[in-house]
Amino acid sequence: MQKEITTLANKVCERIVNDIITGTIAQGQKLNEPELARIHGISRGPLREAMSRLEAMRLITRTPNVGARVITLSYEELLEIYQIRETLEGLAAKLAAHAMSVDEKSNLRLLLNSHRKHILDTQGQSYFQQEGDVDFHYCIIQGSKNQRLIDMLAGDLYQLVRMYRYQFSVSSNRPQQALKEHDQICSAIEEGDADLAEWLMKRHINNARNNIMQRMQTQPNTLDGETL
Amino acid sequence: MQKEITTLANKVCERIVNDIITGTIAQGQKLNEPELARIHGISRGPLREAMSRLEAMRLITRTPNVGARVITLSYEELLEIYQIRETLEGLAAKLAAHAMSVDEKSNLRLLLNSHRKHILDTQGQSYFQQEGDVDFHYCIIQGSKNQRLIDMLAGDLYQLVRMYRYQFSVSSNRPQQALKEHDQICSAIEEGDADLAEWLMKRHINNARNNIMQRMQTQPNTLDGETL
DNA sequence: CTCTTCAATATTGTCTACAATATTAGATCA
DNA sequence: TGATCTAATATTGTAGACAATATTGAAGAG
Repeated sequence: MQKEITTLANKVCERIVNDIITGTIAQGQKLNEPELARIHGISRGPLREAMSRLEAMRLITRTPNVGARVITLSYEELLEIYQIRETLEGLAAKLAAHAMSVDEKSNLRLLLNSHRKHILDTQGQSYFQQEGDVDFHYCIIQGSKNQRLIDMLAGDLYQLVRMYRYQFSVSSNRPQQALKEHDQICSAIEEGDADLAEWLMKRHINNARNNIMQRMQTQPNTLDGETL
Repeated sequence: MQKEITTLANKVCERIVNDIITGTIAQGQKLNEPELARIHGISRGPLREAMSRLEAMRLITRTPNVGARVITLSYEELLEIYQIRETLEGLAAKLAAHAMSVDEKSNLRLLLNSHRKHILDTQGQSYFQQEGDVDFHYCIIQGSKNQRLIDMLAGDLYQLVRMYRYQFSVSSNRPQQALKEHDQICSAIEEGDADLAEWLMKRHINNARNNIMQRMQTQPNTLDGETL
């Protein structure tokens, strides 16, 4: 077992990413470099490198000589993200139908079965369903074997999706339906029906988007955030 | 006219990006921090920030305590990129059909007409056609009005596309055909036919990919690059 | 009382120096 | 001769100090 070799900037970056996603650092908040450096016990050099990555992930925005602020989530941007997810994950599903190995496909099925059991046991308890959803999609993304696609989806975009889930409480209120859709996608992938897998995945994410849009209209308060 | 406010890291980053794309800094080459800093007349601090961005753009890869190397382009990765471009630019075209203003649409048409003239004048001289191609696609991407999509395509992916074009000489040898396809896409956007625009754009990029694949098989030497 | 100006403060950008790690070259031994 | 270990060198990672810019707040003019 080799020791995880990494750098201070890396570790602190991960910690800050987590703080932003979970809301420990609030939306729109100004990031003070000396303060952050002190909190994490490092100097400003590595901290600034970490911030460069946060900027690349679009979790913060930087203005020269002014500073960095955490992004502010908006309804519009959430829709933008879902539009992109729809096409990219559709592609991922299509590729996965051909690229996934037999083992990977059976693992996907096992994952799905464990989700089903969880939902039955917990009567659709939302938190696990959410993480399970992430797992399922993550699995297919990996299965696409397109490294750049994997990086795009799993690297940056999913951090944003997680952030929205944490802070907008966009928990799925349709676990059974989502599970059924996952089931269909899984079957299409198992059968190697790439086009069907793509179509089902696109519809699945589109359904999720519609679900969110509907909830947003009935409970728009969850979208307020801090207006600076 | 306000003066462009920027930082050393920014400027140097742009210069290095250009050097990598044009091949001034070769593929797979090790980037020596003190040397690079000296060349650009800055210290290692800002340089490392610039390198963080290069890493985020995936133009270089970094290993902790070892250093950074310029990426090595490969046939497989080019295909990966074109797969992603196909879906994402298809989406961009679809969105643009609805989101572009009347002015933007007429600008797109003007751009196309100037390209046509250029091709006729120069008998399909390749360099301008390439840049023109970039302009056309760039215009539609902007027209999608999906900021995240714009950043993904125009920000990182197109740098890679440019890099391949510079270093693999994947100049289009079918300017007339490409122009015709652009024409069709433009018409669909003008008419607000989103689905057709998407379909045409996907086919257009797919054609380009097939063209590249074919050339690669007949002239595989252009793909050698340096093998370390 | 409000707006402007300007100095004091705070924050970001940059540089230099030092510490930790990796690479290289040479010496030793089989 | 070839391999392996070790010391010398080079390179990356980190820290702290300084410079440049922005922000803040108080003083003064209208």
